[in-house]
Amino acid sequence: MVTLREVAQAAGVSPSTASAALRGMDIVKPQTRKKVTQAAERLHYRANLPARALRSGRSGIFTLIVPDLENAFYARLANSLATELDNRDLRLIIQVSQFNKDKELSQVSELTSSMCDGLFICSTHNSGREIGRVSHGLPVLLFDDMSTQENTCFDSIETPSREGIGAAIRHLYDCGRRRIGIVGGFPPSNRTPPTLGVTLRENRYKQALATLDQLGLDSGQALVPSDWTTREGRLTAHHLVEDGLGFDALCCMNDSLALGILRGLAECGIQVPGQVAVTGFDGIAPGGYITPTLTTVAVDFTSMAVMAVSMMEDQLGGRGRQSRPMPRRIIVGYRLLKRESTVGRSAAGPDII
Amino acid sequence: MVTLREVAQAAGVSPSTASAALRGMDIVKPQTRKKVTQAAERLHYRANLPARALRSGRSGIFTLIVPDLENAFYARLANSLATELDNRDLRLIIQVSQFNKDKELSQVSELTSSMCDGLFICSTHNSGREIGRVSHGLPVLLFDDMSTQENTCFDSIETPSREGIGAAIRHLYDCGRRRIGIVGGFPPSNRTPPTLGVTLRENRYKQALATLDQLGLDSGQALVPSDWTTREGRLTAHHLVEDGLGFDALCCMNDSLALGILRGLAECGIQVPGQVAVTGFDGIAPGGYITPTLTTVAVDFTSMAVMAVSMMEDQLGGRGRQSRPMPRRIIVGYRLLKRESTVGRSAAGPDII
DNA sequence: CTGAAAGCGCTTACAG
DNA sequence: CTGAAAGCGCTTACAG
Repeated sequence: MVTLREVAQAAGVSPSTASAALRGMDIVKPQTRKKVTQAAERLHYRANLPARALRSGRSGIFTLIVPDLENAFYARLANSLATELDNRDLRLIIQVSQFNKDKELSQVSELTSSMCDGLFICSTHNSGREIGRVSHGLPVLLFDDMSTQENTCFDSIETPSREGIGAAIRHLYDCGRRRIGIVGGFPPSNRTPPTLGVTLRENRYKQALATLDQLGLDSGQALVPSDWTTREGRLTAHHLVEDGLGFDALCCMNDSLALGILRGLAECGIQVPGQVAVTGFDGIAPGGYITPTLTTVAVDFTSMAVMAVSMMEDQLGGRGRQSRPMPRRIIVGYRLLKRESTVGRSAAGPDII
Repeated sequence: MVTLREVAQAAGVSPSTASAALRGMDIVKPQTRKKVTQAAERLHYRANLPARALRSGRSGIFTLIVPDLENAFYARLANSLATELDNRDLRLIIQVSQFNKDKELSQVSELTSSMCDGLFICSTHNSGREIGRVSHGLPVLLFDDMSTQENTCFDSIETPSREGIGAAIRHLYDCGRRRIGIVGGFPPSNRTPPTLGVTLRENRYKQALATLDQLGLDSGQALVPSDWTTREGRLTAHHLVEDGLGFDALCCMNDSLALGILRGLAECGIQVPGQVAVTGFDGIAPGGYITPTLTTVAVDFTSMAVMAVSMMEDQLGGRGRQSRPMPRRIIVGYRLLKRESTVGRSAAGPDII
């Protein structure tokens, strides 16, 4: 293994200078830097990261905690985040919390700040406050913070729940639908314990009801309880059909759920969008190739990742300066993808992932 | 931050002893160990990982390189691997190579052995040999090694291409199909550069042809070139239909491709399995909830991850002992999931992820 | 079984 | 702008 000392020797400078040169500090004379970088290249020098991390307190490694990588939403987010960090020469450790509240907390509390410079987390059951209790001052960025919005204590990036759900429902209205069910609203079904905490579910649901009200539609009978999973969505569809399916549209609170609804409706022989139109939320890949393709609120994952990394770097830069700046909440953009599950085959153009 | 020195002081022992006690070395007297662990707990001690890694040469962090986490196959594998490592208190950095040969190599060569104890890689374009040239002695485990099988130079874990494809085709035969197309066989289509290297595609294709021959079916006209992606699968289906669809079954070389085939056939109004039966390979989640559900060779991802970690630990343990043990190749198990795309609604029971 | 000493490879003040 | 010295927090021989 080649060490910095050897590079310095080969370049005829001290280790301190070599170190500064390789890190691109601008106090180093251009000519000196060149000597050093050439020596480093010639010797195939690679910095020893643990040594650097020990001395500097920065490892260049971040952690993302997600409940399940097999879930396309989290996989897409992880993909974008890993790629964005990679662009900046940073690395991402991914941990899977399996929708388990205690596991989330223990994973957070076992992150030593020395190995990991910051935490990105999609918490399913813990508020920012609860996470803050075990994060020991580590920089944290939340995706869809489960706190009530008034007292969030970390920076967060949120999916456009309000705008997106509103757009989906107005689209259903424009398609002529008047009996719109809100699938996966709050409170949850009592079939299984919900995989997600209250806040996000409540947020989207409230907005859905408000939009129905604005449009002069009945919101009193709109709630269709369901957990936000494909498995539950399928069961929910069966229950709906058994109960007579009093809806001509189903606005699902996320895509996983919507995919299960579509499957369940197909099993029951219900035509989509003929008898019922269906919308989702997230914009995960399968919605683009199942039949019928799924109309959905597609979240801008790329800018989600870009903003996340940039907010994290702000936290790192400003650490210890003042007391603590106000936590920021940023809402990402979206596009309403109008596909077959609302407008049918003829109107929806070819559209695939 | 609490250091080992403080724990040692609180427990009334030396740092060396405290270190040994906390790492569970059995040379430490039980009574001493107890004093130390209690002190560590009381002070909320967390070992500084970079310091440990610097001294010991082990970080407890591994890296997985996959081409795309949004692809359900790689997401599923990453999920299993991260979870299995987590069980052993190890961590996983995930890097995304975007199906790019050069990016794969540069990511490998930039792994400093000091920060990462070993590499798991799903290489799409590089053989084990090519990876070996830039891995600088780092332990490596390949998933579906792209080398020709004779001269692999790392341990590898392989999907059950031969057995699985054989089972899928025999199943199609049992369903009465006699004109079976092999979709995604080698050589590739010339529409786009293939996302995957030759070896895996060739492996599965050869086995498909061999099975057709065994069954006395025509293998000469069986090849349907297509890249192994959903997008390409859809286009391939359109081409097939335009050309008159001379098949009553399509055996797809992986699920992503099969999902695209199903979508394309649906767009063309072709009944599955009525006019054509379709099979996939991998067992990713969407195949369980699309309509029709996809008959597929479901790989045992969990044991894939368990074996991967255990083989990696063998490499770590045996490093530097003898010259180099023979690289091992292990083939994981599978189950043939018989679903609607071959047996239709009536025969396939309810089956969802 | 335990402790004192050395040192892993860097970066960080600080002196010049 | 550069270099000599110190030290980040551990673990590893080694002596007892």
